[in-house]
Amino acid sequence: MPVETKTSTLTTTECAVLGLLARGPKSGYDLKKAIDRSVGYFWGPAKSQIYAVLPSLVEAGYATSRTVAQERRPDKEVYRITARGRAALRRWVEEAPASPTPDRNPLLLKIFFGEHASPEILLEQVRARRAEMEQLKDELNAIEEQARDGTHDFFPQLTRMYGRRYAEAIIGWADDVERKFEQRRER
Amino acid sequence: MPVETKTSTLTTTECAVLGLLARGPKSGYDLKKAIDRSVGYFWGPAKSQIYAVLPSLVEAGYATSRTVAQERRPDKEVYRITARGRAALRRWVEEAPASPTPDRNPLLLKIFFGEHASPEILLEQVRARRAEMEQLKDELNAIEEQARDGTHDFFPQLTRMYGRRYAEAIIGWADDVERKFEQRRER
DNA sequence: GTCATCATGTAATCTGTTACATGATTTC
DNA sequence: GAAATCATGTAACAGATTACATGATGAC
Repeated sequence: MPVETKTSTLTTTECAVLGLLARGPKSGYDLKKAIDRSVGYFWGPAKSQIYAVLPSLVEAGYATSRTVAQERRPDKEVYRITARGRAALRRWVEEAPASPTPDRNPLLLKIFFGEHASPEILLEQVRARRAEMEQLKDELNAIEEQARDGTHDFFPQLTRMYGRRYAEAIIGWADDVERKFEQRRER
Repeated sequence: MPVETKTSTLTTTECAVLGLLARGPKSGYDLKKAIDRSVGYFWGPAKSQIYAVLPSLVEAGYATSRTVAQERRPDKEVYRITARGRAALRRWVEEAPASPTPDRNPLLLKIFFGEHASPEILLEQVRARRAEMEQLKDELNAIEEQARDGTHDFFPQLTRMYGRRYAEAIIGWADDVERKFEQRRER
């Protein structure tokens, strides 16, 4: 009887986890931390989702788990990627095309329906987003400093470049909005 | 016994629908079309989700529905926003803050784990995204032309400005990536 | 002694998607 | 005669979130 293998449609969260496991074995807790410091900027699943996904990776044969007893902490499950897991990761990364840009932006929805709100409150929201983007730039620059070792940083660096471009676009737009509101007030 | 009113936490899809109903009564089908031509660029629910949300708006007292018999088509339900619906819409638009920027971008995840793929395939994906952004710019420019009437276009225009800034950021980044890969090939 | 952090996970729920189901009308 | 579009909705299910639950250790 043939072994039933999970059809190789991995969810994006599974791939994020698999990608991080490819750098070394980790527990759910480790993964959460690793995600928050890396791919969390563009893929940030909830902790519970990470824990939910791990057993299904094992079931699919993409990872193995091993219970590690700890002295002063609860036991932990440490997950390790398998050769089949690496193959699946590669398939996913190469598979075209990455679903088009996420079309979910509540702030734009609020702007679109801005006639129902007071201009001041809307501007506050735009300014808040602008401030977030300034902060993002600072964070990315800080990471850039740390990553000066260079090696193994080529691809992550490309994502930081994206972040900077993105942040600057929003900042530029926020300034546009500010100007447009001023022009409008003058009339 | 007090009337149980749905607690006023509207989902984003409900607000999108409410916002469009604020411009006039519509059926589910009308809404789908209206969304695709407007807010669909940053909030694009599935048709079934629109149909699912409408009865719950009625239940919450934010809209009323009326069955309209049609001669050569199935009867349709036409929804109309209520005063309470307008108030709820306003509350939502003004309520701070719009949840931070959507942190879900599968393309960046693929780039981040790019070492597991061939450079050519990755570049193809980046170029595909670039092409999408060029197309987005064209679409936005076309809409801009049509919207020359001016009136009632202030807020939608701000969202198109966002779209243009965004598209240009991605295009600039795609060119960065192209350059970085070339540099890397040379070494 | 209190609070943050380490460390693990489960339960309940929600939001939304894809696939299903139906049928008339207009255009080529 | 076929295909696209008008027009309505339902069913099944998946993916993810928030809240729940527990307990030790180290810092202040």
